[in-house]
Amino acid sequence: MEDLKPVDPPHPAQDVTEHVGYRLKRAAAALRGAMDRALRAHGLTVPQYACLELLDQRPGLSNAELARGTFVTRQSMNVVLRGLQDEGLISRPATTDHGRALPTHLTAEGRGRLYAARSAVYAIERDMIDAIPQRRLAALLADLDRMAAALGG
Amino acid sequence: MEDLKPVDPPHPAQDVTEHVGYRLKRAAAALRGAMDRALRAHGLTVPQYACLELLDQRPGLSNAELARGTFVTRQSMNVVLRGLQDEGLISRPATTDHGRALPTHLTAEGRGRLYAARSAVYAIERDMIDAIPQRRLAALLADLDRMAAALGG
DNA sequence: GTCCCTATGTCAAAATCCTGACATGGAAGA
DNA sequence: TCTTCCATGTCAGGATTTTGACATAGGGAC
Repeated sequence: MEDLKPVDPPHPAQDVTEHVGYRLKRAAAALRGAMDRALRAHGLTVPQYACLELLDQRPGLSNAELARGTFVTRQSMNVVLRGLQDEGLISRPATTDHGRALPTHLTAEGRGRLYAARSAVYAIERDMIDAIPQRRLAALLADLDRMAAALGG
Repeated sequence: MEDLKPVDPPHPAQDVTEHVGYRLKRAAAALRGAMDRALRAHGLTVPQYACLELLDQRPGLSNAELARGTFVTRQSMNVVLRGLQDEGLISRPATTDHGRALPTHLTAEGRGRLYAARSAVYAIERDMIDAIPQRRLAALLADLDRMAAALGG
């Protein structure tokens, strides 16, 4: 009874846990957990850190742009920005002379918090990279991009 | 001021969006979004689908086992199971003669819903796999596992 | 100029998920 | 046997995220 499958799996696999999607989810979950633990010591959540990192390298991004860059909705990013603003880590003008997008910038304190937390996050990335054959890293990054693009990411 | 970096990135990259973690997150977010859209037509959420898929191949799993298998907490899986039970897609005994773990099983209706939704999800997996060179699939899966293991996943 | 379309910011409500906590059942060791 | 420890199911509370909706600002077609 169990070997009767209404549809064939995309590639030979007896178990869901063998599927690409499952592996991808497991790796992402492990990364999220590791970052959660590491960032807690710095008083930051993962979305907050992602937001600060993005703002450090692309100052002046708007709420909607940050949301797209961190793969959350505008509404979610809005509450993240409020939290960061309440802590004095970012600054955002109340109005603008052109358009509706409000450019966001890191404060000196925000930059300091980011740099302190960054070393912990980079250590995690180092662990991930060291876990795989170094010659396959470029191909892995390219494949992840291709899969995301194929799914409309 | 901006080119002073307190710590060196784990691998040469000028932008956060080049990092492994960012790519992994993007791919996972794209997968999650595609599955959300596909499963909505079948009246299922991603955690619900993952739960049904796991139960189809490993009948009798407990709440805690399902939680570990889908990378959520026991509490979250508990509400997922209640929802599935309210819809009549799974069955769970109220008591057990040995231990506290309550073995969960799919109902006939649950199996039907799963099989209907499965084809949509498998089409997404097919798109992902077709997006990358076929000869690299095995290495990709292995690398994802190694990274997850290195992070304690 | 006017209409239409898109993008942005924001509000409100609900759903989802997690942290913290507690009681119970079983296994292992003193 | 008794004690200790771990795993499980569950409750309560809060935090996070999403869905749906609305008003506003700008660009382009006509």
